[in-house]
Amino acid sequence: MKKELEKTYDPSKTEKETYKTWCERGYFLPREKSAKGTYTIVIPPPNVTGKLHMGHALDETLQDTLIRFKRMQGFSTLWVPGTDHAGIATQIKVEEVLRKEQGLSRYDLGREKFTELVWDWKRQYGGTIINQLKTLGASCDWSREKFTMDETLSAAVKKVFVSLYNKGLIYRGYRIANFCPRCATALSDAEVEYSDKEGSFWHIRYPVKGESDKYITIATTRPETLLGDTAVAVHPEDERYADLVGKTLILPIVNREIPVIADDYVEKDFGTGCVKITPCHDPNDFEVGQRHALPMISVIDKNGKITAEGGKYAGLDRYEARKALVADLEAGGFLVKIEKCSHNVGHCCRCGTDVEPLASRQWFVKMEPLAKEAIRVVEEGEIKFVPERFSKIYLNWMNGIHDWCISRQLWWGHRIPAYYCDECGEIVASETDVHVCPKCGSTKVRQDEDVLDTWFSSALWPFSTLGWPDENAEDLKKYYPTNTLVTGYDIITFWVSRMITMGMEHMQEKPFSTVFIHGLVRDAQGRKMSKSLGNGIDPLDIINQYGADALRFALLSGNSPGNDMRFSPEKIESARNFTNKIWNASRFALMNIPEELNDTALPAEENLRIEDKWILSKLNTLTREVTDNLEKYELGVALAKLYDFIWNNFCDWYIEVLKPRFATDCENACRVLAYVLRTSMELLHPFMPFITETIWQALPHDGESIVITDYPEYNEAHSFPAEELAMERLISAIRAIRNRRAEMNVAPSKKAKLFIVTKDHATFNEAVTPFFQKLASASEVEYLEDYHDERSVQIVADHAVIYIPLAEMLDFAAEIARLEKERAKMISEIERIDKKLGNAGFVAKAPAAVIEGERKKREGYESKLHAIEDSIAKYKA
RNA sequence: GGGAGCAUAGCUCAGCUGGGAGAGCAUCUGCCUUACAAGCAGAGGGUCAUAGGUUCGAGCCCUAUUGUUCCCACCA
Repeated sequence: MKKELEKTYDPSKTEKETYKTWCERGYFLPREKSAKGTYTIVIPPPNVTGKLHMGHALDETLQDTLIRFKRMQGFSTLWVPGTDHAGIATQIKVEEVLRKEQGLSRYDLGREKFTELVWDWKRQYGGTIINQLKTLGASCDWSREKFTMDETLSAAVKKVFVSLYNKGLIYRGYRIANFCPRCATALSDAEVEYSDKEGSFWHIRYPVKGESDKYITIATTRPETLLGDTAVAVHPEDERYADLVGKTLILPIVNREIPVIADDYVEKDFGTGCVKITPCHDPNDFEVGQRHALPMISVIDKNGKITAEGGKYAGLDRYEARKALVADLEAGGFLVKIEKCSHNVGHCCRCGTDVEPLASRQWFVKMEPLAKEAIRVVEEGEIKFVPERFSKIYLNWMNGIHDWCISRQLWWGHRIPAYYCDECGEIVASETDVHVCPKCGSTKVRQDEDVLDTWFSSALWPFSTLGWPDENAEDLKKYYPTNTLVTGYDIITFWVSRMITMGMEHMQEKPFSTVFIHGLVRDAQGRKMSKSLGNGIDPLDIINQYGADALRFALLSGNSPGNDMRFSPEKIESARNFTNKIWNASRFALMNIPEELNDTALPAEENLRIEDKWILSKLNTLTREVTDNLEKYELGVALAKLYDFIWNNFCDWYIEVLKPRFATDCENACRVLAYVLRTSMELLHPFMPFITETIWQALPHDGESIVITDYPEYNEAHSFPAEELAMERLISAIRAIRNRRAEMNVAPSKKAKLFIVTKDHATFNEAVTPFFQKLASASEVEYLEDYHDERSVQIVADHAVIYIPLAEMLDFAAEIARLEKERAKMISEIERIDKKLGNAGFVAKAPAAVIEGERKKREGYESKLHAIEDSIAKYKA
C-alpha cells in the first residue's frame, strides 16, 4: 500500500494523468441510482469562440466544488457541459479571418457558403475552451456535451418560437431598435452599454414659414438626424411657444415643411424647450411620431450611412455627414451656437461601436405576460438567489420589463422559422420548412432572413440540454428541475431572467431552485480584466506554473458570494505554498507509515492518546462545519477552516507532537495520522481535486478513488471535549514558554529543565513530557504540587505555573514588573466581567450559555490572578 | 432620476441568526528544531467611514451624512 511521494510536488506531471483516469473510469457520469436523489448544476455555456479567462475559471471552480461535494455525498450528480454559438461574436471572428486570409466579405460567399465556413471553424476551434475546462478539473459529464445549434437544441428553439408566435407572444413590429453599424444588426436593450462621452449641443434655428424674421431654435446632440426631422415639438403649456403651435417651419438645408406640434414629452426647462422630432432615429421621437401621425423618414441605414433620403449627403458616414451638415448650417446662418456637453452614448457590447437607433421591422417577444410567473416564483421563494439581495435586481428588471427584440441581421444562428407568402401576404411560423402557402397555395414562399438572438437558445438551456422537446426524454424526467445555477451578476438580466421565464412557460416549472451569484475577477488594482487593457491573467498560465489546485484555491479563498475579487500574484503564491505544505506533510506521513499498514481502522479507544483524541475531535467539528458551510454556499469560509485545520492544527501541532511516537508507539500513531490526513483530503477534495487524489491514493484507503468515496460525516464517537480542553491547555503552556524564552533571547538550542506546578494532573503528567521536550526546549520535566525557586523564570499559564531555572538570565526587577503588569491585566479583566455580571439586565436577558461562559472565564482569571500574586510575593520574599 | 453594493490591521479581504476584532501578504526579532526557508518560533499593528438611535450588550439591526463602485432608466 505504502507509496512514496516525490520530493517536490509537480502538478503538471500528475494533473493531466489523473484527470484522464477519472474520465476513463466514468466517475463523472451520474450514478444509476441514489438514495439521496439527483443533483444537477446548470453550466453557463461559454462562447465557442472563447478562450478560458479568469471569469470562467472562477465560475467553473465554484460549480465543480459544489458538484464534487454532492457527488461524494452520494447524490446522482449531473453536470452537462456545452458551448454557445454566440451569434455576433462568432460571426465577427470568422468574417475577420475571411477578410484577412482571402480578402473577401461574407456577401462574396453568400449565406450558405458562409455559414458552412463558420461550421468548419466551429469544428476546428470550438473544442478549445472545452479542453481548457478539463485542465481546471471540471467534473462534467462529457458524454452529454451540448452545443446550442445541435439538432435537438435547434428543434427546441423552433418549437418555442412557433408556440409563442401562435399564442401571440411573439410579434413582428416596426419599432426603433438599436443597431450596431459595424455588426449591421439590431441589438436588444441588454446588449447596449452606456457611457458618458464629451459631445456638443448644437443650437440650430428653424425659420417659421411665411414670417421671415421668426424662427424657433432647437438644441441637439445629433445634428445629422435633422435630415429626417418631420416636426418640432414644444410643451403644450409653454407660453413662450404657444402661438407657434400649428404653424409650419422650413427645415434648414432640406427645405422641407414641418409642423410645430405640442406634446408633453417635451420638458420646458431643458435646452431651448423645443425638440426636433426624428421618428425614425430616436425611440422617444418615434412615439411622438406615432401619436401625431407624423411621416417617417429614414435617413441613416443599418451600416451607419446616410440613405438616399439624405439628398446631397447620401452615402456619407453618419459622422462625416454631421461635419458636412454643420458646416452647411453655419454657412447658411442657421447655426446659433455650439455648447460643450457630456451625454450618455450607447455602445455595442460586442464591439464598442456607437449604436444607432433605427426604425425597422423586427421580431419581439411580448414579455409582460410571460414575466408574471417568472416574478412569482422568485417572490414566493421557489427560486432563491444567493446572496438574497440579487433577487431585488432580478425583480427590479422583471417588473419593468421591456419587450425583447429577438431578431438579428446575421447569418450565424437559428434562422427565424417564419415564412412569408409573396402572393397573399400570409405569415406562418412553422417547425418544419414551408414551401407552399397554407392559405393561398402559392409556392412563392420565403423564410425570414434573420436569425434569433443568441440568448433565445440560451434561455432554453436547462431543458433543451436534457432532451426537450421530447417530453419523455429520460434525462428531462429525471433531472428537471435542476438544483443550482452558478453565474455572475452581470448576466442576471441577459440570461437568468430569460431561463426562468422560458422554464415557467414551457415546462410549467422553475428551471432550478437556487441561483448562486458570484462577482467579477478583477486585476490587482481592481480593474476589470480586459483585452484592451492587457491586464488579463491567463488562467492557463497559472495552471501551467502552479497547478489547477493552486488556481482553484486562490479563486475560492477569501471570496464571498456576489462580491468582486482581486486576483494578484501574492494570492496565487500563497495558494501554491498551501499545496506545498500539504504535500510535505503527506510526504512525511508516508515516510513513517509502515508498509504493512494497509487498512483504515483506527486504534481501539484505550490506545488513543490525548493528542489523538484532540485531533480527532477537532477534525470531527471541522467536518460538521465544512459540510454546513458548503450546504450554505459559503465556500470561502469552508476553505479557510480547512486551511486553518491542516496548517495550524494538523501540521504545526499534531505532527510535531507525534514525532517521538514513531519510535515508541508507531502503529497507533500512524493509524491516527493516516486517518486524519485521509479524512482531511476527503474534506478538501471538492476544492482541490488533484493533489487530494494523489495523496489519498498513496495512503491506506478503501475504494478506488477519492472522487467517488463518501464525504466524511460528523461522528459523535469522535467527540472528545475533555481532551480538546486539555490539549488547548498544553498548547497554551508551550506557547507561554516559547514566548518567555523569545522575550529573554534564550537560544532555542539551550535546553532547560521545567518544573510544572499544577493540580491538573490529568493534563500535566509524564505522558506529555515529550511535548515540552520537543516543542518547548525542555531537557526534563518535573510535575509538582508545590514548588518555588526565586532564581527561576516563572510563567503563569492556564492551570499551571511553570518554573525554568535560568538564573543567569534573570532580571528580578524586570520579572516583578512583568508580573505586576499581568496582575493588573487580570484585575481589569475580572472587573470587566464583574461589571457585566452585576448588570441586572444582562443576567436577566442574556442566554444562560453566555452567562455561564462569563462565569467560567472569571474563574480562570481568578485562579491565574492568585498564582501571579503568589509568585510576586515569593519573588519579593 | 430609481435601485444595489462597498467603507474593518500598511495592502487584499473574511467575519454565519447581535455575546470580548480574524486570515493571507507586508513589517520587526530569532531559528537549518528527525516533512516543508514556498519553512519554523515569537512580536508589533485596528475609536470596525462619521453622527445619532434600538438593546443588558452593536463591526453586525434602524436613521441620517460622507466617500466609493456597480446596475437600471434616460432630456432632445
